[in-house]
Amino acid sequence: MAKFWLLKAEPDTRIVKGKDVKFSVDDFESVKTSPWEGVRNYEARNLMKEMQKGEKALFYHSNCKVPGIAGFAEVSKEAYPDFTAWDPAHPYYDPKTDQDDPRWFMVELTFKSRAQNFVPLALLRYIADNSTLPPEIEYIGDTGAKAIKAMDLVTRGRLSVQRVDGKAWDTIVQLAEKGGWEELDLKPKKGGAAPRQPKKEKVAQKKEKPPPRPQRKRKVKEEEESENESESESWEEDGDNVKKAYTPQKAKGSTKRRKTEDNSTNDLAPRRRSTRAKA
DNA sequence: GCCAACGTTGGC
DNA sequence: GCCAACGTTGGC
Repeated sequence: MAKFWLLKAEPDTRIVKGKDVKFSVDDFESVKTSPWEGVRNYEARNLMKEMQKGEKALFYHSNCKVPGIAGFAEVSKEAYPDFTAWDPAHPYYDPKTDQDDPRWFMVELTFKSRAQNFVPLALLRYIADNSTLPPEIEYIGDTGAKAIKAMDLVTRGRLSVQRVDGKAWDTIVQLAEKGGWEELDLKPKKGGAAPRQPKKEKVAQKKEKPPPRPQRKRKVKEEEESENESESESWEEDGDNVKKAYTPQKAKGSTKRRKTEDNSTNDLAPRRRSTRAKA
């Protein structure tokens, strides 16, 4: 059955290797269709491989003054190798992948519409952090609020391609259509749950005195890196049963570290930040 | 531009 | 295999 997605892009100018990686909803609207190149994160890549033509996606503005959902899109082409990874001049060049064994993939998305009301991340956080809905947005209901609260966008900000469940999708669509929160103060309140800790002077529980360690020398180059080849198995072989590539292990639990496991999570590439696409 | 969150690296 | 140093994302 059809799934829903969220993809991030950066609406503000940012120069990477001499090129501007900006891609705003305005850019998206004007080009209409864009390949989503530059994703250099295994988990995000695996999600893109799951995307089917016609499935819907939220277009999110990231790393900018007012982050939030700016528009709606649709998958117009399913995953295929991201050739920009082989272009040394490209901002997201990855020297470790070759054309015989594509590591990175992209999809194409087609712009559908702008959000009539831009849905700021701060609103979603507000909904997630408060147990009761203000009258202005009561229309999303408790189940809507609960769906927002469970969104990866809220619980784990850093993934640039995310799945969105149907209820959350409906709720975002509702918010974008109806608005109503412009009078609300979305800033997190001091007293309540304090998400951002002011920074303690040091935790220093447990061990009494950790001895200093020798400086760690970072390897700049890998010799030939065998690296995690596991990554390829999800693609190449198995002409049979596609799937099984990535098993989303409930990214929840504690604040503890997330399982990295084969190719599900990390970013190995020089790339920074979100998903991007270019005009 | 700061810095929290969180993922990765690699010495021990 | 623990865990401190390091690197990166991305909200603020």
